Amino acid sequence: MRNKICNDLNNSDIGQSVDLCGWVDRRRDHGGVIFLDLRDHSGFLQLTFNPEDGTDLFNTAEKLRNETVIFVRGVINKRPEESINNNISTGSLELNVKELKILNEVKNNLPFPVSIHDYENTKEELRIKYRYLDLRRGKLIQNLKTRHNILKVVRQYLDQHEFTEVETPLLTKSTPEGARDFLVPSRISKGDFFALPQSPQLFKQLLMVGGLNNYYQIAKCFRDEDLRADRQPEFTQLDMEMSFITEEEIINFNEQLIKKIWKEILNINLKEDFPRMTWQEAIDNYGTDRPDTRYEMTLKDVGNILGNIGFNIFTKAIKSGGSIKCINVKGGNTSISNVRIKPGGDIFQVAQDAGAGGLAFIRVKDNDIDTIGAIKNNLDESLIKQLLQKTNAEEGDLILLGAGKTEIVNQSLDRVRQYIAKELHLVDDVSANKKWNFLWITDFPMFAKNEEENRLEALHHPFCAPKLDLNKKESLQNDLEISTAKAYDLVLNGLEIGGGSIRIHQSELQKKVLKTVGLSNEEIEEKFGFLIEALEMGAPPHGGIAFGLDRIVMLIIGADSIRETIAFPKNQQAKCLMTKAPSNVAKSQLKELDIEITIDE
RNA sequence: GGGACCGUAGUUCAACUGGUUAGAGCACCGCCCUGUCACGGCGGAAGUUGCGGGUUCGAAUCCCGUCGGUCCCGCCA
Repeated sequence: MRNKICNDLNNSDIGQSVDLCGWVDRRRDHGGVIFLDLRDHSGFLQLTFNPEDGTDLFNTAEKLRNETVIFVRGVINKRPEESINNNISTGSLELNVKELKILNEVKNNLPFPVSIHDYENTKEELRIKYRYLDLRRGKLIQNLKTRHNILKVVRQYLDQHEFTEVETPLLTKSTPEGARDFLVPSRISKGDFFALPQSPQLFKQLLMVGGLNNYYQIAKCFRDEDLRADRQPEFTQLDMEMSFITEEEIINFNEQLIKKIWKEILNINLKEDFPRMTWQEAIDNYGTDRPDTRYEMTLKDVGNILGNIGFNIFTKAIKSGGSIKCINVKGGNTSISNVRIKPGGDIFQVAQDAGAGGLAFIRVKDNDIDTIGAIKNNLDESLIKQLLQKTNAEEGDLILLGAGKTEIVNQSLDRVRQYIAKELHLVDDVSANKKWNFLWITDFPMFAKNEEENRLEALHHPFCAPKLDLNKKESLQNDLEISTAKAYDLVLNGLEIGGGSIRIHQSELQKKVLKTVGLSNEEIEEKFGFLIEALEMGAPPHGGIAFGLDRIVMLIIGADSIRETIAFPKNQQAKCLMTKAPSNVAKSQLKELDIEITIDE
């Protein structure tokens, strides 16, 4: 249909007749001559229409509107020196159109302007509903191409290392534990349901049992949970599994992969080894298992300094087994007012929303401190000195303290820390010197207590191997419950972008772990019998990792939401605004499945 | 399930502590314009202020409800 695309044109085409196709981006009708920017997937070219080239041609050109789809044939001219447009790559050329065909008309008043020149902040609701128009604006196409390029690097790298890409089922078995499943009814087995996979976890393990050795998949995963800017109901994991492999080997291998991606896509050389931090260190120093290490303000435990000063809230916190911790806001004395940290203030509110009862503060001034009387009256010079030393606080700093149950103190100070970092612009995401703070978190606990249900839950998932000496069988059960796992997460700038573990490859241990999270023998048999059985038939030691591809793309392109990385995303209500899915189905369809809707209309 | 913010022309926004006929840019329609490139000039059409109710002499504005959207908490092994 065409023999050129806009961006391919250069001075060697001057005088040549070319055929082009595309959309009308903008038009400038001077009455006697019409200028029109043609846009195709590659770029722009100015078209000129002259009355001398024919009345029909000119009349048709006058009718063209933005986004009309056209074919043009004409001669490439060099533009007059004074009318060269340096903003586009073909700015020194133009096409003198001799033949024009309208390939498709366009209706009046599109939902929003498409031309990037008219770009305005368009409501995301409209952008998603008319995704094809938003795509045509180009930015999203660029994002999809970046995504494609990342996958290209991944596929090439993994292929070189003899990984095999394998597709695992999308219609699979519902699992207890973990996220809610999306269910798919079976017509042939009436009353039974498939579940869409939350991840290919068990299948990839079984591929290892099958001797595949190195597996990967660009895997669609489904979780029926509430959405966030970085969470969609269907998302993509870069999923990997390896046999006869250690934690150390997996971490090193994947660090190389990540470095390769950053090098190929962003031309950034990440030379240093990614830092590592145990889960406990992360919790102690940052209050979270995905610390943002781009700024300091770490949490300090000051329980032994302030626990006995007679301030009731502090005393109670320590006596009931809790903590007193704090962060030091450098220069906070001037940058943060008392209004913000006292009840009703925004920072106070952040702490309270995270469950904290309150937020105490100490301002450091002239080697003295400024705080509420109940604290100050009970602090002697030695304690103040210890406190300043512990927090590295100096004149002009602001120390914010939380006291109470350790988990609550950690969570609230973590949120306050992040909030203040944002408010004080401690990270600059638009800077050319953007920081890429990768961090491995290791030694996760195997289990965490579910307070509401008073039972243990797997912190990662119940297939992670514990760091235990399995020869000491007598204390296995007790040791197991307090054991750490051979599990690791990769964190980037405070976001979890991947995680994995060495898996359990012995059936007995797997059964013990499933029992520990509260499953009965019958449930284990029914839900995971196939896995246990496979582990009895010569399962090799194995482990792997999965990365959140959408998040990685989001971070690389500098977007605020993974929706910017997905061609047709769903909104926060997990609905597709374009197709209006999910939607009703015909009664006959339900009847065939023996399913009845009982909701009152 | 909960909290916060938002909803005005096709679109992006405006409209003061409630005040008289809800404005502007772009897009659209008509006329003019031969070197523009965010072309320009003149004119025009375009609104159930998401929807329903309430307060008031008077509501885009205040209150209640509802629908839709975004962000967050819970949730997401």
